Amino acid sequence: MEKISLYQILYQKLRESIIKGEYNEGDLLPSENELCSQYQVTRPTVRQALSQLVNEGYVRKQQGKGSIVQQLNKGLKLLSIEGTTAAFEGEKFYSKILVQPSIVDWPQDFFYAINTQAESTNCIMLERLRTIESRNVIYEKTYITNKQMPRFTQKNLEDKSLFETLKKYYQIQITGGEQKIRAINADKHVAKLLQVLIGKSLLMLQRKMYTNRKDFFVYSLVYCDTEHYYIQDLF
Amino acid sequence: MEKISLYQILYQKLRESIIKGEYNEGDLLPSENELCSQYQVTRPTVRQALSQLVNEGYVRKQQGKGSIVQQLNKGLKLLSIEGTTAAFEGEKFYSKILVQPSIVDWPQDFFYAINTQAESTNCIMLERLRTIESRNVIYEKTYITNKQMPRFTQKNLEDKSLFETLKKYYQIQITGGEQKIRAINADKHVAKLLQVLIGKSLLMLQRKMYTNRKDFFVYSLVYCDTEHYYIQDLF
DNA sequence: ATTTTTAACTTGTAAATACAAGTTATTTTA
DNA sequence: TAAAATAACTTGTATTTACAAGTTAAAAAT
Repeated sequence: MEKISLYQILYQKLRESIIKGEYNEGDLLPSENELCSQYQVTRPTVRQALSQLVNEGYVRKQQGKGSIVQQLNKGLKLLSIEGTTAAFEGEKFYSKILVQPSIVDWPQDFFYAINTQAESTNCIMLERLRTIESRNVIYEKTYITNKQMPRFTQKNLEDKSLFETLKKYYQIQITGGEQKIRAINADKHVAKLLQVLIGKSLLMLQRKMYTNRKDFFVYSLVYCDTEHYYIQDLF
Repeated sequence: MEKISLYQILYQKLRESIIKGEYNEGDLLPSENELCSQYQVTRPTVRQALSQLVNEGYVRKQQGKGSIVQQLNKGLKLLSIEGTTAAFEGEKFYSKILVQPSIVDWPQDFFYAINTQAESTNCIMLERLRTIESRNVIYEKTYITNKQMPRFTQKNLEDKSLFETLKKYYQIQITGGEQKIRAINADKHVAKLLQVLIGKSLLMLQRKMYTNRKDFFVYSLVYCDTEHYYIQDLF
């Protein structure tokens, strides 16, 4: 079992409390001193946990007053270290596998530069469609470095988090990442999948996720129809 | 003169070093112990400064190895606490005032809910166009709470940062914020300003910036042509 | 010359302590 | 009763100390 630090335990508990709705927007979390008592830790440890909640936009702090819970889940949280499955927390959504994971060559003119010697000469590719309330909202193509990934192509990812699967079966953890964000006009293919008119404006994210494995990345190309679900960013 | 803490001084110096190009991508910053010696501060103070650089994507850390400089300025940094002027750092850009700051009523159906009693019954509005290398890239409409803002409408903001002006003359500091991100098809008005075809896909950001003043916000509606300059996000 | 072991670095986690500065509640004064 | 002053809370900043865990360099062994 992977070792988890005290501040990470506290961070997760507080985050879950917020996500579950135990606080309303504007409410104060317990004070730093109260959290020290409740969890038998010291103030720097509490502050480390709170700092992460602040960085992720769950909370903001006001000197002399407290840690104020910010609004949640009014938009999709795609702009974070979490995968698209986590971005839908609190929403009724479905994830459909359009193309099962299969081994392919890296596409030509890939949206990130690939070091095929260090990474792999080919990759595992899969395509998914995310649906909220009968609306196809996100179309996502994922490319994974094909290194030490036995039997991955047999994994069933329907309605499951790719990141959690990588972690559970392969001990691969996402540690950070980068993305390029653009607006594009839907071509025939993407328009059909997202059930919008050709030329409709879509958000396109080109994501590169770093992992705890050396030279091992997860790349995603995400098309998002933002008509009914905008992307939310807190900072 | 406003008091600035030790970790903030260190953070700014390191950040400037990175932005100026004193490091290449992949380079290591001086170690935490080295920074302690150089700046005569203790390790928690150094770590606080580094933590902010990590949060903003300038640096990532690897246990046992060091603080690794990440790539910079390959995209516009609009997804952060900084204003759009800061997003252009390292680029040759111009900021043109299309509509001088003037006092107007809050628009109907404003993209954020306004509490006119707590905020103000009207606001200061201005419109700017940002240009990189002869390309109109960003069109921005800004709405500022009209409270204790004497002579703001006479300020010259051409090629200047709004946030820095607010800070210098009104002691107003941006402390955080939120934004909704959508892709929209350009209408006639915006298409003309950004010099693109009607229907072209644009990024639209609806931003609400929090400040150190109670019930005082800065709202922006940002249209961005991402054809040549994508938005970059590190996380 | 190569491999293994050890040393010396690095960041990560955590506690203890102290004071500054902001907000709110309570007490005192007019 | 209202205003001012004070107390008690809050977060912000900073130091000191210690050990865990990862990476790299140097030394020792083969």
